[in-house]
Amino acid sequence: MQYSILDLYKKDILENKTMTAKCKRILETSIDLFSKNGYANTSTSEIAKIAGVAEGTIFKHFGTKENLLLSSIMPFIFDYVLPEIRMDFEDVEIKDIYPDFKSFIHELIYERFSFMSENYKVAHILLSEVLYREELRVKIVDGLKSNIMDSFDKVLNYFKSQNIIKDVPNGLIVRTILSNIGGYVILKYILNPNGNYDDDKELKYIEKLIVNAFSL
Amino acid sequence: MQYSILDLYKKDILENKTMTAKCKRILETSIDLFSKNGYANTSTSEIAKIAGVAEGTIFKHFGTKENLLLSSIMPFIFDYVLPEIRMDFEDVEIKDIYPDFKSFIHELIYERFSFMSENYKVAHILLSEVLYREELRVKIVDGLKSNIMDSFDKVLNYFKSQNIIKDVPNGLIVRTILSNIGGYVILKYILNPNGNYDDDKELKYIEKLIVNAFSL
Amino acid sequence: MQYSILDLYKKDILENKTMTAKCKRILETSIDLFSKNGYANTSTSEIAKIAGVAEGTIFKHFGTKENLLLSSIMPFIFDYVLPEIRMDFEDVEIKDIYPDFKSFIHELIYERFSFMSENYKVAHILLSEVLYREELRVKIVDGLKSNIMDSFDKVLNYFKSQNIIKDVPNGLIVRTILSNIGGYVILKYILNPNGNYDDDKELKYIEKLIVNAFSL
Amino acid sequence: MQYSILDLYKKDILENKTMTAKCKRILETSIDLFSKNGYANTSTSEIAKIAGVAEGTIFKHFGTKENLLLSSIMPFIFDYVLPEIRMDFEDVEIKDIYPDFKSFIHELIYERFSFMSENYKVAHILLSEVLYREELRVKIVDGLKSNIMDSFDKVLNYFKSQNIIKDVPNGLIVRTILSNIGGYVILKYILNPNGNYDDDKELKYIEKLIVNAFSL
DNA sequence: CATGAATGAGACTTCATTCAT
DNA sequence: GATGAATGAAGTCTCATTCAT
Repeated sequence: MQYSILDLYKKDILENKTMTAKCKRILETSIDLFSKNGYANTSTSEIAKIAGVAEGTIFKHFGTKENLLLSSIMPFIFDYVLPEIRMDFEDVEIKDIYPDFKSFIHELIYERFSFMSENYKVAHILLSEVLYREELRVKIVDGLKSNIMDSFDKVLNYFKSQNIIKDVPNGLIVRTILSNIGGYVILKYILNPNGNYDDDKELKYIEKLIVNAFSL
Repeated sequence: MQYSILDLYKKDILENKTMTAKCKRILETSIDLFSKNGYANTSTSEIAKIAGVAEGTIFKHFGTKENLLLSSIMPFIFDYVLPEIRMDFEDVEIKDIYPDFKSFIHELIYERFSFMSENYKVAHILLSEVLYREELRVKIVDGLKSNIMDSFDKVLNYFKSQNIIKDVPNGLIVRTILSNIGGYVILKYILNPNGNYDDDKELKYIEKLIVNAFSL
Repeated sequence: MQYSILDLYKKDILENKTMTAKCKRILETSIDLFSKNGYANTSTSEIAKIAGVAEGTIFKHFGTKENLLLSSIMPFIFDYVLPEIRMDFEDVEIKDIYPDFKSFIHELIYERFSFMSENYKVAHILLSEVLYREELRVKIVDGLKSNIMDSFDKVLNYFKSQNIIKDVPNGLIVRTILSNIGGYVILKYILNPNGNYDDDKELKYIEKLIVNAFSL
Repeated sequence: MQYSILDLYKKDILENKTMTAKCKRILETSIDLFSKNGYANTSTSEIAKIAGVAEGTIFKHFGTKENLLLSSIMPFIFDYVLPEIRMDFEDVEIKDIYPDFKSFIHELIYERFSFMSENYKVAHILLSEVLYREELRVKIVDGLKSNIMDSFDKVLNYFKSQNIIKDVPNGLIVRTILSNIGGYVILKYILNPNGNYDDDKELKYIEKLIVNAFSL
């Protein structure tokens, strides 16, 4: 049986209960190769050979190479870009969870970064593909806007209302956070993967930068 | 006659004096299509058709598709990544040119951004290709390190010696600058090209962020 | 699955048990066309059309056109030029097998000629390609030297020791044999393929020539 | 002006009086490259580059690549294969010129061999092309038959009538001569060009072989 | 005469995809 | 479910040839 993208996603999330070993190997190999050489420079025959399956098996499971790509990055997108974030904060709750702006930024940065670190291969693929795939781009950008910005807005507006942070556009704050984490991740995992990095120190720099920049 | 990469670069810089009209059209079309659809998704026959030349003409001039890519991005690399930056500052000169840290950051940000804006198509291609091309990556990273960091070090160390900025690694400062400009450029030109942007306002935010972050 | 050259050779020898029908047709067609028009003047699309397969099939099996050529001629080379000749003659055995020089030459000429006759197409290809392919030439010449000359030397030296044949260089004897057989084969199969030939009569001439020339 | 094949031939023969320097360089380069790499593997652009002329110049002079090939080998064919041999021997004259069979064979072998040696490059090309070019083959074979065999017949029949040589087909005699010279030339110039050869010794072997074989 | 930019047909090759087993 | 032989469209690249200068 062929998996739909959503099936794939769900199956992955649900501990791959129904995914056969071969199917998993295909997916893992795809992520490896797409991440190392790029989607367009990876042939399905290469994936098959390295995954140790017949070429036909890939298509039995994923239908097309395109769908194999989506199956590789969808779980990441669902988890990272479009997570189901609780959006019904009350101000009082925000205060409990994030006693100050710094604690909010701290959690945000570490959470985002650790997710990226665990999935840097898929992130690599996604970055590459988003550059030329309108559909993907729109999906991501819209997802970010609706899913993430909404809950961000809640929190940031709360801090603004408490005169804790400056009255700058929320988008700018988010962009600044993502730019600096992204910059570090790209440097560490792509541009100079052989360097020595002290994540904690680097993230603290970023944290301080953000807090400094927007705190009142 | 076939152009070497360096010829190409020089010719491009020297206002394409010796480049035939067809050759120029090929290069322009390549940049357009590579930037729009990606190198791997652009066929030489498509380039030929749109440029209004025979496919053979492309190969007469550029030899291989690979070389066409390099010819498209080399001028950008030479100008942006590996410019000949004056490196023989005396402290007194730095003081004259950049009376304070802010003026240094200001010039830097505006200069880098305007260059990016003028060459966002090539930058798009370069970003995409650098993700999977070791050679290109190494060339860029090494170039940045040797050509740019050296002169940056001079200026930043001067500011540090004057107790004008904090004693943080110069690499961090540079990364912060590039991450934030890059984040904005990617948002504006790739992720959300239909949005309205007030460059001046955005760059001022970035400038303030940097100055705030590292000034003592 | 793609065959290595040695696989090809073995498979061919072992009655092509594992070679698919299409694969065999490709090989046969290649030999026909290479032999008729030359390697360089035969396109893979022509081979595909005549063999009744898709062009891709050729490359699935043989990888490159070059390898298709090698696969066409390798079995011949292994059998004709580099056969495993028993080399552990004792003088007494030689006497048994070849009671006189004539019987040796007789067997040699008929055996070589019949092999050539059965494989004149491949021989045609080989002759043509050896003219411009250093690697092939070296392989053949070295193979002839080491595999064939060694066992020839044994026998010829024996005849010399018995004062049966003249004391001329063995290389000269071998060259004379090959030149005269080759001359006849080229005349019959290439230069004047429409003539009427009485192989037996012609070979007897050659046999007598050789025996006459070198017998004491 | 474009040369016809015959013009070319004549011009060459007539000491290239009207052939421009460029034209000569083209022809020399062609022979070099055709002989080294084969006609099909030599591009006109390569010839042009090495000869130091523009590609167009080749076609101005020779029209097509095919004609360039013919212009390269035609003089050789005219001189070697189709020479104007005097055919009006009287028996008494033969006796004067060739007092015995050996002197006839001697002159023949040395004359043919020296011609081959001087023109081994063209001979290489001719051998290669004759393998797949019907027209060329027919021209050569017919030429040999009519021009050469006729005069050979005269001489050989004379020797037969005098009971000097055996009554074997003249074709066999000629083939034997050519095979053995050809075998040596191919060995020396193509198969093992790095070997040391004593032409005189080798030719004497061949001479003795022929004389022995056919003398009564 | 000579040039060399330009051509376009056709070469070799790759690869996602299908399907009989 | 798994296989892998087979496909054919499309890709990159070569090259003999033309023609305006």
